[in-house]
Amino acid sequence: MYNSKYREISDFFNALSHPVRVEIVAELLNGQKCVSDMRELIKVNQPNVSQHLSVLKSAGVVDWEQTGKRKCYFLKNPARLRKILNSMKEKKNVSGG
Amino acid sequence: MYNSKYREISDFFNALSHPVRVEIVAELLNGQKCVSDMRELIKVNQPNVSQHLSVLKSAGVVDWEQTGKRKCYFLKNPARLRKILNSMKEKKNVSGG
DNA sequence: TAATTATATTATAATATTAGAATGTTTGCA
DNA sequence: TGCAAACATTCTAATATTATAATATAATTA
Repeated sequence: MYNSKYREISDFFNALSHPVRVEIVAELLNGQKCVSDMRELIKVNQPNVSQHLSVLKSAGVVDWEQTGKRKCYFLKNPARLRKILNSMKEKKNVSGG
Repeated sequence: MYNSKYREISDFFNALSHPVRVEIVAELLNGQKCVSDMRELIKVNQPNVSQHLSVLKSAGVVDWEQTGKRKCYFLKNPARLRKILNSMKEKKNVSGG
């Protein structure tokens, strides 16, 4: 329906359009974390964490690996995300238009 | 309800979470445009263009000035937006996680 | 193999977003 | 003043997102 170039870009932004998902990404910038780690760090219940992780996974922002009973999530491209988030806080006005 | 730091960031990403709004921003990177310019460049009807511009305005991404009968919209911080968009297309995989 | 731990999925209700139609407002000009 | 152009707002129906509760699955351990 829409130009796929802009659709791809908006899909990525959409993945980060919820505060919980931004917080998840911020935590993952410090290293990989499993779901129960997230559940403690962020004040959100377990199914909701899974839902948000699923959105991030679909958008290609994160991936995971199994470690025993746990699933460890990590950023697929931490360098670029760090860059994008840094370029947003360069000034006080985060809106960045 | 959520940490305001992450809320601010997600609000910005949310502003760019629709393909039409990304396209609007892409066009505005080439200079300011009025609503009827947009309406021609993008295949979207007038009220819908106004709605999307309103979302971008609320998020602080764009502002406008009156020029006769027209309203000319422009990016409030084109440099930063250019930077963010550039850092997204550095690799083929736009997801950038 | 049964129980437990860790995580995912499904269902549901509430809310938000979106496109498009209809209507309203503002500006400039005849 | 009356009209047309440019843009915004409101309304509505369709769809999407979200949080929570309930349930299911997968891996480990007793």
